[in-house]
Amino acid sequence: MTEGSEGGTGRHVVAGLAKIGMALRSRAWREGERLGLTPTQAQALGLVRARAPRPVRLSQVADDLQVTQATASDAVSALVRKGLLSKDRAPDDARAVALRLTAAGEAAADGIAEWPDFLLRSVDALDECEQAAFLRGLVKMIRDLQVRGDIPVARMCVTCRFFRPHVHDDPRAPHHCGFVDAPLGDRDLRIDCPEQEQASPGQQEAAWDRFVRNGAA
Amino acid sequence: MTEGSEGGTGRHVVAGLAKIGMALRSRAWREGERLGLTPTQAQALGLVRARAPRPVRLSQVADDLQVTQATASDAVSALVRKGLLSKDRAPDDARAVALRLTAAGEAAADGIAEWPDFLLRSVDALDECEQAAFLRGLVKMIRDLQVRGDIPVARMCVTCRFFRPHVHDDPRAPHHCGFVDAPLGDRDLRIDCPEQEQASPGQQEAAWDRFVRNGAA
DNA sequence: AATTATATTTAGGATTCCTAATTAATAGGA
DNA sequence: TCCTATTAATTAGGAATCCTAAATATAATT
Repeated sequence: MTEGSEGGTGRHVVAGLAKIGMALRSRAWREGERLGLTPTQAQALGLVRARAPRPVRLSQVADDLQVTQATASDAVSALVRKGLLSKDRAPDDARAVALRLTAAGEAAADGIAEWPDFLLRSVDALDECEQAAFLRGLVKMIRDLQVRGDIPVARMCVTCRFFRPHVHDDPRAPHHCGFVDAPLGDRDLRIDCPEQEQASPGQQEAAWDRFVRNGAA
Repeated sequence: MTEGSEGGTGRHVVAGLAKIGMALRSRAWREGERLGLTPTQAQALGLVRARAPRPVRLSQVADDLQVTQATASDAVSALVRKGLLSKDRAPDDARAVALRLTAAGEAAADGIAEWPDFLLRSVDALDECEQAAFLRGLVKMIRDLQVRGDIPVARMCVTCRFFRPHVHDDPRAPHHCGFVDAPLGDRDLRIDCPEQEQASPGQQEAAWDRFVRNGAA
């Protein structure tokens, strides 16, 4: 029985994720027109905003968007041409650039934040408990992807040096974030936290073990 | 407390889904090179195979891939040029085309089936129970997207005229598929079933109510 | 000082993706 | 039957995506 549906479930999940991915992409194309931005440009802009006020380098854009540096360079050039990003030399490395939002870029970035709202509405079709379970599943998958090297960065709580899993008794918020110094529940786990700082591999491993083992309950 | 993290969870989920979507897309580009296919072409080819032996129309490709007919036409033309698809007039409608796999197309389609394996491996990082919950969440979200009109087709069990939710006592397989005439569990719910036939809106609504209400347990 | 590595850009080319206009065939109504 | 939508697909035109490969400049290493 355990084997009867084996593989099937996983394939259905992959099919579903692919479908949502397509919806996100096609939506990004259609909505982008409103602001005169293409999906890649919008993502690049969003990334610079997420990392603000620290300037961003081109290679960070390429890594985060999972495209080559050539593609990232194209998108960033377009954004500079449109006056949404400024591109200076990085102060600490004359080879690198320092990307920052212009005033117009900040305004545009506010507009694009609303894009995935159509998906957010559908996430709300899940009740609180289901959302937490779903997020936990996502976190596990994305961490696994990162460990395998199939995904580059991923600024997640579970790989952050500030994350301390299962240190509180409250089952709704058993973890702790040392950065904001506050309890954290499964439903609060972040996947792209601006404050995240990668923990050492050893720390990561230890925290992950504690997170997964204790989480069965 | 319930409100303290409200909205946050949904945003984290969207961020995670977007990250996986990007990984799927970038992987498709890199792997596609091996067979000389781009992501859109590969998806189109996969769609034709999934629907085989019935021929596929261009508008089906466009709907399923969520691109315009112009884009779909480009991709299909490329596949025909590469000898992977045949394009005839549809017998029942002289305006439409009938797309079929060639022998070479079948071979190529087998190759692309392996692509999302990197993601499938990471889905396996979830235990059986988590996978089922995750799939259930996906099904709910995708159905909601479909109801809202944010996603076009979606050949899901939960909107199929053969689907009868909660008719068995076995908690591991409470549903029933009238097409294969077999019990079905949450972990078996399909998102892209070749045999799916859309139920009437009334039937869909009734089945969905029964599916969701009884599912809390 | 010479070498190697890193950060970015440019060149070239196939594809994606859109809108808008065209062609052809079907469907419905007068 | 004829006329008018509607529908299926293609084409044209143009900006953007995305790749590889090669070039440029700076940093780090030896």
